[in-house]
Amino acid sequence: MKLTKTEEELMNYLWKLEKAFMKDILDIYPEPKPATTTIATLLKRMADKGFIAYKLYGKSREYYPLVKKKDYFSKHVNALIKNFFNDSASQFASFFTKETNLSKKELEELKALIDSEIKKK
Amino acid sequence: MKLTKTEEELMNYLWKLEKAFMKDILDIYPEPKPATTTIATLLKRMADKGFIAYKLYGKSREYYPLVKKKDYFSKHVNALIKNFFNDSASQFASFFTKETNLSKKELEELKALIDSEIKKK
DNA sequence: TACAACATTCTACATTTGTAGAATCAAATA
DNA sequence: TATTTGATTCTACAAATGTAGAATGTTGTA
Repeated sequence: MKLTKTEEELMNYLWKLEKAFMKDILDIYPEPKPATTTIATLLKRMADKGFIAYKLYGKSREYYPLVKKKDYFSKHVNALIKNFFNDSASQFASFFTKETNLSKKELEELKALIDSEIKKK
Repeated sequence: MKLTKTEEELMNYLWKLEKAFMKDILDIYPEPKPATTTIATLLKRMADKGFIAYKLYGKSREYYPLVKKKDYFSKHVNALIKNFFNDSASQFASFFTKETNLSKKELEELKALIDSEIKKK
């Protein structure tokens, strides 16, 4: 299952906050903030989909993510790759390197990173 | 503007075919093929959004993409990066290298590629 | 304790998306 | 030319999405 755009946005805040009460969520939203009920609806839908849960402290809820950003995201990217690059990650990687505008420094860093990944294999 | 999932799928076929009559599109869809009218609806919506157009040959239309896959895709990835990696492409790159399972060979290739990109800078 | 501030649930509704039937029009063919 | 085949438009509709008011319950506070 997947989150919708707005749900994703909210999810991102939860990942950032790690755990949050309604108040914290409202705080972190930029102006113009959505109505509390809107957020509540989203939270409920996300809970139904199994992406978040909450702990009860007395009567107030502290919401938290059930999926790790990494995991959610890699599934995401994989779908993207499958969709656009005939399931070839390397094709995607090459595209990515050419098309995103990484600075020389960033490219050097990436190269070093890849090197260390290669050594692990 | 953005394409929806099904529109994206169709768009991919158009990119692959470069140009196509309704028949070609129907042919390339795997079983179970959608109804012709379904495809027609999608084509119209995509044309409205400005992603495709068509040439008339007598009375029949040959559809073709107005946006390049590269362009569409890089906008896409950039949105993704903005969304999940606080707008840092390098953060994304590092994530990507670690999380997608490229083989040693693919990593080597990628490294070479990056090297050539570095030289261009 | 009475009121104000908050949070949650219910209900609602406009838009967008996925899907396709019916009607129509054009083209190929018997 | 009459019929079959194919494409396009119109219309429709269910499900998903974005958004939030009204009602209700809870809690902190004057």
